[in-house]
Amino acid sequence: MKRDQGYNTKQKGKILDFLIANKDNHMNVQKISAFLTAEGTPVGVATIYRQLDKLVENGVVRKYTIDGKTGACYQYIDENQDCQQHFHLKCVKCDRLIHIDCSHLKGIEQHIFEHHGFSVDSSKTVFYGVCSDCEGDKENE
Amino acid sequence: MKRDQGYNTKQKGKILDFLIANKDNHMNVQKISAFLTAEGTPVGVATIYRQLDKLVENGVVRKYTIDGKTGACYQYIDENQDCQQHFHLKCVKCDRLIHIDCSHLKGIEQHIFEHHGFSVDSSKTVFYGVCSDCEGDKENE
DNA sequence: TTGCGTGCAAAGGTTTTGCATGGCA
DNA sequence: TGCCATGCAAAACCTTTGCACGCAA
Repeated sequence: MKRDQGYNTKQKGKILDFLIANKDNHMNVQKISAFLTAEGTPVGVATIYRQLDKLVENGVVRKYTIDGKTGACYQYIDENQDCQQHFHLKCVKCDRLIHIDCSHLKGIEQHIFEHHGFSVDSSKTVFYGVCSDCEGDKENE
Repeated sequence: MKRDQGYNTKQKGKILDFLIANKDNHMNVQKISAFLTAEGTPVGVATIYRQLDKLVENGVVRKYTIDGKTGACYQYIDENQDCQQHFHLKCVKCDRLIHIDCSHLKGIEQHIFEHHGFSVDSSKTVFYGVCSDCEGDKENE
């Protein structure tokens, strides 16, 4: 399922490089386009969308939408961080994405599968809520 | 928080009636508009968006986006079903939204809060995966 | 009567698509 | 050489906004 399909083009490499360099943040098409243009190697948005689609399909990047915000976000899936096997928390206030690797939470998948007949894909599942830093912080409502 | 603000107009009533009648499914602006038009009481999309914004703000309906799909979804929050306190499973193959109300899963929120300092909003959190009906079904890849 | 609600159309933003050209293998 | 990838522009969507008019209170 992860066969190395497709040609290796400059554009494809640039897009992936940028996503890897920013793997701790969520990126969108606008940011990718702006960066590549500023770097002197502009890539058409159509190409960016098409490459991102493939990357998502191949499981290389994760695609999601931030609640209330417009436009899709993309993030490189770092295999060293073993993101396939842990969950993510997304703070709706500061937009931070937190990785949690916790044995208790790993039991969730198994519980849902055994008791509810549903195979959870943890790499696609994001918990939305408020992180500790933003918890008492009502100013940024 | 739930003061009855605003006028009671025909349009507002129609929109809410439709959402309540379809509280088990996620609805979008297009579906609301199509239904009201078919019923002989068309409502402008601008009005639908404006009313939905207010309903979301007043905590009457939930707004969310389905992974990969375009456009926002809305769903009436049935207080009797107490959706605030349970989680949702979304099958990525058949698009079914499954409500699960399970004591084991309710412990998740508490665990994440206590051990990871993060307040999960279960009404916004959706588990993505594959439901039992679609499990062995590789044809629809 | 007052001022919010509505409808229409225009505008703004995101994503997709068609087609000719370019470039990897 | 054979295709896939790219760029450009147009198109397709989704959502928001401005403005004049309608209607609830």
